Amino acid sequence: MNRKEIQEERMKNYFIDATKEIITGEGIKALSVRSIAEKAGYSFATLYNYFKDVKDLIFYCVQDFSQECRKYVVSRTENEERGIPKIKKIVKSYVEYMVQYPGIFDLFYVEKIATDGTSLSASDIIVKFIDELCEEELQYCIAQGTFRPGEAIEIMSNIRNSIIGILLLYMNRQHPKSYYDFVVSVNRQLDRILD
Amino acid sequence: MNRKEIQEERMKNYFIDATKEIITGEGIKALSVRSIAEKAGYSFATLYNYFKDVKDLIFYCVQDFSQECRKYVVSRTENEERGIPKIKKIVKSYVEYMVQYPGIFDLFYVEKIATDGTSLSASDIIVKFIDELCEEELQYCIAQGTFRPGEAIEIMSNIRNSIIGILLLYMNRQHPKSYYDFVVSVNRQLDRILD
DNA sequence: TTGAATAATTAACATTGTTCAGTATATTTG
DNA sequence: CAAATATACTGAACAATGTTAATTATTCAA
Repeated sequence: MNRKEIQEERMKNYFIDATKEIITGEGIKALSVRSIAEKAGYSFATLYNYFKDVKDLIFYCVQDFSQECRKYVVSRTENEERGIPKIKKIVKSYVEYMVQYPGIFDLFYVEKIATDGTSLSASDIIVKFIDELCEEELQYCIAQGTFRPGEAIEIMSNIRNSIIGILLLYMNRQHPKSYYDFVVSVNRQLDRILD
Repeated sequence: MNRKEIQEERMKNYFIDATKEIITGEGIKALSVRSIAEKAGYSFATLYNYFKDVKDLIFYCVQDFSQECRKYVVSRTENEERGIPKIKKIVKSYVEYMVQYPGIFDLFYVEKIATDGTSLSASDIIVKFIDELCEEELQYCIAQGTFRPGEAIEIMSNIRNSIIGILLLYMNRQHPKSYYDFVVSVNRQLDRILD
């Protein structure tokens, strides 16, 4: 029973790790049941013994990726001056991470996901992700009197929506054309919203 | 020569119209080379005599849809009080249209498009679309002294990014859960940005 | 009417996700 | 330890996708 669970967990992780490798490496367009299985060292049919379908598998990766992204953001921001500067830095780090791994951005926001039980929680994780990254610092701002509580919610909504929108246009529609212009644009938006 | 062009144009339109019908009707997931051809009354292979590939065909629809959306927005806003109220109403009408036809939203922002010559102009049309809808009214605001010119650009960027972001989360991630909450959220964002 | 050009279609291919029947492996039981 | 059973794994097969090539049907000029 316990042994079985350990083994099953291990097997799942083989497939999950393979999927993550492909997403971060070749990108989501290179992802297929067969490419995953090959990288994991099993037949594509074996995959279906551990996952309901490929979407089920893929959204195990969402949790892993959000953890990794969180770590990245924390490591990049822990020494930042608290308050608004830190919120800005958190968002910028988050954007950096997403630009670095477009496959993860696709997975989080672009890819269609089934609306059954499991994937609904995946949606929840995704939707609240940026908010959670900023949560602590936003509370700090409220405590400092920088924002009123109600105001903070609206500000966070504005940041979340704007950043997802600007990322979508950059990743999917090549706008702005250059990464430099994109970064400038992100900075301006953050300044406008937060200052 | 001239006759040929007319006929070719007609044939293209049969396929374009079929594609548009499917997108607005059954949605983008029902779209396939075969379903388009069937609705157009031809073989799927015939399609390739008139379009380079299916993406080429699909992005003929982008222009048509943006025109239709523009008409919708204009008809819904022509009697609105000028200035900020009209900008708000334009954006809300635009959002209404996109929610009504999720396939068009997908086409505009979500679907990956090839980055060759033709589709680059499609990207341009898409990216500037909301901005163009508001352009006239934004100029009016500047003329009235409501905004400074530089400020207007930033405001428009914020509106564009936020609206695309909030639409993406609603359409692809069911957030907020209900349409009512979604509308409330849109209104709040617009109030925050414009007031 | 016949010959050449053009248009349209059928057949086929390579991928995709998924299922199922069967085989190999592991575990339990006598 | 050997046999029976349960589990894990696999390849073949299916349906649907976009795309191409070869073939058939049609049109139009000489």
